[in-house]
Amino acid sequence: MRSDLISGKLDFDQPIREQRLAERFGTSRGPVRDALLRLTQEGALVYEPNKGVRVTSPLSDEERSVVASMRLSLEKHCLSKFMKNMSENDHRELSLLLERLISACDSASLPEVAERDLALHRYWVAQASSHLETMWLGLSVRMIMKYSRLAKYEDIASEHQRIVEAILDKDLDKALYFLGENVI
Amino acid sequence: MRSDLISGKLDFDQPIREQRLAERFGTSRGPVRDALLRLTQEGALVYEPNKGVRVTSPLSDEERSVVASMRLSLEKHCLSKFMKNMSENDHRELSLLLERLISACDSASLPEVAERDLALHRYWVAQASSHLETMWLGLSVRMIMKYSRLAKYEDIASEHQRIVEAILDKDLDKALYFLGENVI
DNA sequence: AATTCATAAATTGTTAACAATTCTGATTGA
DNA sequence: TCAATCAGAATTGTTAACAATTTATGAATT
Repeated sequence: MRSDLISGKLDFDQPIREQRLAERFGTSRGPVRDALLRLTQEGALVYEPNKGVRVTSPLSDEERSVVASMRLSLEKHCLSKFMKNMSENDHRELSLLLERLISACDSASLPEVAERDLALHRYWVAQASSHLETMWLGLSVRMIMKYSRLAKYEDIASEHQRIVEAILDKDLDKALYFLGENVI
Repeated sequence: MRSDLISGKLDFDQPIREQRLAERFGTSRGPVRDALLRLTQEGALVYEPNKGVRVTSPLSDEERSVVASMRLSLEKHCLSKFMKNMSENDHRELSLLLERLISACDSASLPEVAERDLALHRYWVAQASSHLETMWLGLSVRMIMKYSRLAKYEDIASEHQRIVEAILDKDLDKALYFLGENVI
């Protein structure tokens, strides 16, 4: 469900029906309500009493720039911390996540690109702090909901390649710089 | 429930039982689960599959400073926007919220102080942007969970009095400055 | 005394039924 | 024609029962 939202499959303000989702995922309305509630709290959906949830309207440019700067400072902090104690395993994981993102860009599949973009960023945030990870999610889900509607796949691939290369080279300054270019 | 959490009534890592809450609030487990899920997504509780939720562990000093700076930049933006088009009614609301906070400080009731502190800040954030309001909640709930364990009531009262006075005087610079002093 | 294992109790997860509310569309009356 | 009204249909809200899982208990074994 979240992947549908961040990839922009659903129109803004479109209402979400619990029963339909329950059938789609082969479960009852209870767990569906749980999921919708989580997405509401993350900001991807909006809830109105007795009317259910609908897809959030996009951020204004003003709001977007505030959120972007918050997300950037959060990610910069996490990336610094992450790079201080990076293991061999982290190397492999990052390479894998990057590879997946690039292949999604190649096949120009928007839902997958959006999802793997998030997954890559999420990795270093999560490694740095689980507390910050949940906050980061709330910021990122909203930003990507608009971004995913006007992105160029080639740019996404090359931007992230630069970032990951710098990380693997343990070049903190360069990594932070490229991250800043990417998180608009 | 949220007020219990932000006021520090519950110990860290303490597990929360759905049945007990259901009885306390005179309802069934369904709505209780909804509420717990929301608080989890806000970051006040931590969920573990098949084990329920427990109170979140406090932020480290490092995490705290990152979150604080994010919250400050968000609140400064909202306060600026709010002050640009403030109505007579906003005047009254702010005065009322401040009055309530001060009286809670006088009676030294920690749960109420924490709740009304948040309510005051929340007012200008909510007036500026409902999108930013939900993000702000997630940041603030966590910060206050630690703050409420070591606060001095007199300071809280006077700090907020200064802020609100500056706002009512339409002195943006002063308001932002005092806000910066308050949101550590 | 410590460990293992089986059993029981407590707790969370899921479901279906029912209640309450909102939405829809036809009917009525001016 | 238009607005108001009223059933019914669709949707969300709540509940209690049951299923699945985890935790606690205590006896048996080493």
